Amino acid sequence: MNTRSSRRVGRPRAQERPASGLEPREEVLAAAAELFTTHGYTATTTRAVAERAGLRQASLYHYFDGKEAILAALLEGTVRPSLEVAHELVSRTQASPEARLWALCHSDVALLCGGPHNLGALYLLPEVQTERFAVFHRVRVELKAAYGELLAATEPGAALDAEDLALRTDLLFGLTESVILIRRADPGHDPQALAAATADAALRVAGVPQRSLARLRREGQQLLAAGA
Amino acid sequence: MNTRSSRRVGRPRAQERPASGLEPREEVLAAAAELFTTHGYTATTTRAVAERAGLRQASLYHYFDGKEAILAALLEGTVRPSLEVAHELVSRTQASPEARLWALCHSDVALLCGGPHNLGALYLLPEVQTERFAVFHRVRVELKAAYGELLAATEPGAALDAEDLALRTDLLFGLTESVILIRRADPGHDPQALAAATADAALRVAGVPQRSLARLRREGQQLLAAGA
DNA sequence: ATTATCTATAGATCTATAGATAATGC
DNA sequence: ATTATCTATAGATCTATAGATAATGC
Repeated sequence: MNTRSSRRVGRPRAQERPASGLEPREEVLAAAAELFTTHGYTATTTRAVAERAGLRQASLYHYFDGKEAILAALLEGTVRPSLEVAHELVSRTQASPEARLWALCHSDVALLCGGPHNLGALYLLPEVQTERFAVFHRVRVELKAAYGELLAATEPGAALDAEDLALRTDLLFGLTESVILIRRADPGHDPQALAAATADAALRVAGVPQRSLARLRREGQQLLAAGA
Repeated sequence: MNTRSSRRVGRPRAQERPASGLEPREEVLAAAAELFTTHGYTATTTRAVAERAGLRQASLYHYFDGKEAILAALLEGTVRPSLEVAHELVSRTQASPEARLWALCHSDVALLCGGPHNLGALYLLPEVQTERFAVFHRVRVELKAAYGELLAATEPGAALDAEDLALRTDLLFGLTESVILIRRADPGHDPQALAAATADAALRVAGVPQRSLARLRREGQQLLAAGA
């Protein structure tokens, strides 16, 4: 019992460990999340990450192969949950595609704006464009494909040709991701309110008529409540 | 006559000057634009910028006070033209606010996607968050305010309370800026087509009914054609 | 004399590695 | 013996400055 206090293997730390209660690896990720999202990847030194996590720069290498591995771990962790929700919603074909699209958008925005740091801002980092993070990009493309699939199944979406559909999907996905910029410019937003407003806007972009919005929003909320 | 060839003051360059025909200062900005937008600010070295501009690293300091000054010059140059168009459109009160909003969005997207580099991607750089670039941020806030003003004057916008209006403005502005992400992920888009599609989507987000869209788009296009 | 450039470099980092150390586990 | 940490540092940059240089201008 008492896994917390003092029964720790290894040389003691030079500084006391932070009071967050996180495991060291998680503590490093949290520190990196904050610094990478606010100052950027290259501009954040491994020393700064280590300091904030309560250990020495060299000790990071006990938990990660290098600086890139820290960023890779953060990226993976952010986009995976979104994709799982997306797959879930795509498969629930008994509900209307419009309501599922509302729910998907709401869920993504809530994930992007819910956490303590603006983790979505990691997507914006130019360094992430590199081949090194191809896995992350593939997952992201899959997520966008889910938006496209739901949109194509909506009534207005079914009327579009392939090109217009792709363009509309880009705009829909872009709208969702723009909450990253909104949150960055103004961190005060209530995540739930922003998520609902963005999901409404997404249906408008999709071409859903005004008069159906309130009903679809209710359906979408039920889907989210029902989803595991 | 013949301002081009050989009549140049100063020590000759080690490398030949690039064939772009740009003045050295502009050449440096173009090089920095490309590198900052693709690799990021901190990850781009002054040496890389200089090399691409055809001169030595130290020679940059003849044209700019430092690396930050290069980024500042790029930022100013990007957002100014947008703001001028915005002021123009806000003042043209004989046209409908809906059509003016369409035109503003179209113009911004065209500016963001028209140039040779994805200059909007500079807005995404975390380093730009710094106080150092406060001037840029103020201009950007003004631009967003123009969106808000036009939205408030639309028929659906007039029905919103202040809070909803602010939220809707954020989403509208976010939608417009999301073309930066769209262009980055897929540089192939035709700027004009993307601009029109985004402006349409903006009116949808604003709450304009489907049946008015085609007419407003025509009005908006006329505004753009008429604008100096 | 003025200008645009160059070469050289000081000083400040920054990442990753080598190897020591101080705990606990057995 | 194993583990988590530490200290120290090699090697590689990177920015900005000092000061020289090779043109043109007058």
